[in-house]
Formats: sequence, C-alpha cells, structure tokens
Amino acid sequence: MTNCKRKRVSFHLPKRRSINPIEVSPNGVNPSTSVGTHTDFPNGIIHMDFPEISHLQPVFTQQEQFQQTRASCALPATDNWPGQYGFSVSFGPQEKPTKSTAWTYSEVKDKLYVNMGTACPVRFHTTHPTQRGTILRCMAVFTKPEYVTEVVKRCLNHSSPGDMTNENHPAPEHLIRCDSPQSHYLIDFNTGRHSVTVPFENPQAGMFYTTYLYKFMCLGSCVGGLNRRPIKIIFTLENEHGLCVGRRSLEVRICACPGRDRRIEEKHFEQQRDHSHKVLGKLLNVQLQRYVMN
Amino acid sequence: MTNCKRKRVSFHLPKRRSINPIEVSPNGVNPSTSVGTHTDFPNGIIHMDFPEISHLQPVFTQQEQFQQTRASCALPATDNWPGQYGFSVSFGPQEKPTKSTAWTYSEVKDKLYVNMGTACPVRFHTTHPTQRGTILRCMAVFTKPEYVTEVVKRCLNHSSPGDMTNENHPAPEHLIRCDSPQSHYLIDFNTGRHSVTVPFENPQAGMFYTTYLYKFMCLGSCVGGLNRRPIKIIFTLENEHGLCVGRRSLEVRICACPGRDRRIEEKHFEQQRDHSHKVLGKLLNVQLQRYVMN
DNA sequence: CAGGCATGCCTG
DNA sequence: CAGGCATGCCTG
Ligand SMILES: [Zn+2]
Ligand SMILES: [Zn+2]
Repeated sequence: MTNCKRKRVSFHLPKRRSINPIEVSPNGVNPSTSVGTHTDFPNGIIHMDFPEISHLQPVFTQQEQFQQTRASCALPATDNWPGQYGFSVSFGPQEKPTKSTAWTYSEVKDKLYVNMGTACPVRFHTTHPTQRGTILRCMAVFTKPEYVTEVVKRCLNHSSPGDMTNENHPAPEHLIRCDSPQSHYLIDFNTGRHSVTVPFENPQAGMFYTTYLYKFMCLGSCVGGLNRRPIKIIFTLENEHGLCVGRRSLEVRICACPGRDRRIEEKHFEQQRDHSHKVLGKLLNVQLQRYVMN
Repeated sequence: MTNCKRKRVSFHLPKRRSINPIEVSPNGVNPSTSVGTHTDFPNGIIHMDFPEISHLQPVFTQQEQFQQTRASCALPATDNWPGQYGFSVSFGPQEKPTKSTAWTYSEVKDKLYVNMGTACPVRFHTTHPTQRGTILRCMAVFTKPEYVTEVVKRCLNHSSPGDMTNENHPAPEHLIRCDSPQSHYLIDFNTGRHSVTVPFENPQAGMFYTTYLYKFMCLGSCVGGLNRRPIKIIFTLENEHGLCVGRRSLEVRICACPGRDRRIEEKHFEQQRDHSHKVLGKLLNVQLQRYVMN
C-alpha cells in the first residue's frame, strides 16, 4: 500500500460557468510569465489553458489523495470499487443500435462505443448519499501496458484553436468533456494527466442514479492522438479531501460507426470464447482419458 | 487574355543555404511587428516562417508576371506549355513497382504516386538553354473545381513544430519541398499560395535533362489537410523577370501504397475507357443501322 | 513485401 | 441508414 500525494492550486471562477483550471508549480511561479505561450506540460512547467483569465481570484485548494491500488501516481487505478456509497455506473436503454447510432454500450464487452462529439448520458448510481463536496472525476488512460504511461490528449488537428469545437471552450486539449456548467478541467501537476470533474449530486428523491453527459472529442483513430490505441475511462468519486471513495472504469471506443464496431467486436469476442472452450474441452478430455487409462 | 501581376519583396540569405522567404506588403510594413506570432495569411497580413532570421539583408526583387491562360491570379494555370525552351518533365525508370514502392509514375494516367516524405527524382528537360536567373517553381493546387481556390497546405498534425520533419526546416506548412540547398519557399502575397523555387540549371553537357528531388510532406488522406482531395502539381519555368516561359502539370497522389493504388486506378481507367468504347460503339451501330435502313 | 484488416466516409 | 469503398497500416 502506497501513498499518492497530489498538491494542487487552482484558480476558480467566482460564478458557476465553465471553469478554467490553472496549474501552478508549488514554488509559486507567477503564471503571467508564460502568458500567450502554450507550454507542453511535463516537469514543473506551468500549463495554462486560458491565459486571458489571470484576473481570477486564486483559491488555494490542497488535495491529498491516497490511492490504495497502485504503486505509482503515473498509473491510475482502474479497479472497480463500489466503496461505502455503493458507487456504480450504467447506461440507459439506447435507441435501437443501428450501424451508426451515436452511442451504444455492450454488456458482454463492458465497453462503450460512441461517436466523437456526442453527448453520451452516463448514469451514476449510489446506494448511500455522499457528503457535500464530493466530486465525480473522469479520466482516460490507454488500455495497453505499452502506452499506459502516456497522457491521453486530443490530436493536434482537433485541439487547434481553429477547430469549431474549441470556440469558447476552456480545455481544447482535453479528450473528455462533461456537459455541465460546473465542470472543471484539470491537468494533474505531477502526472500531466487530464481530467474533468463535476460536483457529484446525489440521486433525486426516488431515483437510484444521477445522469451526467460526457463527450469524447477525438476519434480513436486520430493520427497523433489516440492513434488507434484503445482507451479506458475511469470514473472516480472523491470526497472533499480528495480521497477516492469509489471507482468504475470501462473501455471506450470512439468511432464513426459504434453499432457496426460493437457488432464486430462482440462477434470476435464470442468466437474467441468458443475457441477457448473447445481448447479447454480437448485438454480436459485428454486428462480424463489418461486418468481412465491409469 | 488577361494580365496577372505579382509584386514581391523577398529577403534573401547571403549564403546558399535553405532560404526563408518573408513576404512583405508593398506598402512596406515592417515584418518585425509580427515577430513571434504566426498569422494566417489572407489579405495583407504578413506571413513569416522564421521570425528569427530578420537580420537578413533585405534584397528588393520585384517580379512582374504575365500569365496568359487564366483570368484570375487565384487560379494558377495548369496547361502544359513547352515554350521557347522546350520545357518538359519525365520520370526515370523506377524500381520495380511493388505494392509499396516509394514512388511510381503512370504514363496512362500521367500521374505520380508517391509515399509521403520520399525524395522523388523529377527530370526537367529543355531543348534550348535558358538564361541566367531562370527559376523552376513547383506549386500544388486541388484538382476538383470545388476546391481549386483553396490553398494547398500541410495538415496541422504534420506542420506542427513537434513533427520531426520540421526540425530545422524553414517552411513547415509547405506541402512540397525541394531537396536543394538553393530552394526557396514562398507564400504568394496576393493568393496565399505556397510554392518552392530553385534556380534552374540547364542540363549538363550531353544531357537532355536536369534532375531535382521533390518531397511531398502530407498524405493525400491527411485530415484537415488534403483530406482525400486529389491535387495537381504545376512546374513552371520562370525567367529573371518572373515571366512564365514553360509549364508542366500532373496529378499527384501521396499515399501509403503507390504501387497498389496505381494498379487500382489504372484498372478503373481501363474499365471506364472500355465502357465508353462500348457505349460509343453501340451508338455508332444504331446510327449506322438507321443510315442503312433509310 | 503482399494479403488483408481497420475504420472513416461516400453513395444509393 | 446499410452497403461497401478508400486507404493507412499490421501481420506473416
Ligand atoms: Zn482528433
Ligand atoms: Zn498531414
């Protein structure tokens, strides 16, 4: 069991509007020194999405987070863990999954197939009410071990200021957006990883879940971005101290034809399973025969 | 017949090195006013590829160019015209055209199929020696009329400073590069169009052509760049006054499998031709029968 | 290096 | 909206 500390200083907008995170190094370098430039993140360099908003009141929010499942901060935990609030995720009954339906969730694969830029409704269940100040974070990681340390970002094409999707948006480089006026875009100071948070609202009276809308802003095939590398998204419920109190991750494929691709992958999955069964069956048979003969 | 005037002021490097063009508006706006910014071209805005080299001696080179084939400067002429020097283009015998050969030229299609970033040898023939100060320009245009007015550029991914191909290169946004230390990258002040020029060297004694190496720095499929839109390249021979004295254009497809794609397109072409022949044949037959019957 | 898959997108 | 092409790239 290891500790994973994160310190963070954020500037918050006084009003509830789309909020712009500014990450500042702990030694207090003045963000205005890098106004107008866009610096790539790694190692103590200030990252600013919106230099224009440096008039914001600085609010010091220190978060210390203890994660119990990974040795390194750079590798976010992906294990599902309902925790004390019974946190889980579901997807509503989607429209009939045509070839190019905007999104579709596969139970067998536990995988979401979704168009780029589509607002996809995700249901967050809790069995016990969370405390005030609880937030819901969403972060993407590459699934394959060879890429898991690389930060997931949008491709250059889609993150460029000229791209229509970036008009009036505080986080053009973030793959995942949450369609809420209270959403908060962060770049972790230590790991450089992107995430988006919203205040978690407990399910309304008589409801078992609260729905939030998420958008995925690149295709899985985007050159120089995801580049055909599968990703997972990790939803974490975090209390006011930044402690993780629940987690749910699932694979996501952002593509032009979610329906088609789901069908294909489910077929592959079945064939693979059938094949394993056959192999396993043969092995058992051999063992059995040996046993009988001896 | 219309005149198409172009005035241009360029800064030239004193030494023969890769040369950086700086386009200045005729009213003499100081380029240093835009140092450090990269402004998109259109309409009187200064474009600079390399603000760092503003210490260059300014050399005033006024070029007035009369083109006789197009009404608008924005639509470059593409007609082949050997002119008084007997200007033409050819390709040497390439390596056996395997599926993924680096480049291959189709005679039937008069089209070059080439890998991205490959130095492709192009032979420039002249039957009569050109004068001192003659240059060879290469420019790309979209083939289809609906895109012909759009300037051909590299995609954002490939033109970004982080792309390896742009290390130490003066013109990251230019699709076409000429592998010569004397090459010159220009952005036309009026049209915004990119081109690369080299001093034209007459064929060596006993030779009929001079070879230059050209590279194409994006795929035809690059999203936000060529975006699967076919292009032509136009080679123009220009005298010291900027007058066009010869022209040759051909289609180019920049792709991952030049051999395969050439084969496919030639097959299509044949089928199409056969089909037209058949249709034409039938028509003739009908006409003939009518003639005989009357 | 060829076969063929993967995946965005065009066409009917 | 499904069929199927186009085209980069992976695999043997
Ligand atoms: Zn993208
Ligand atoms: Zn490109």
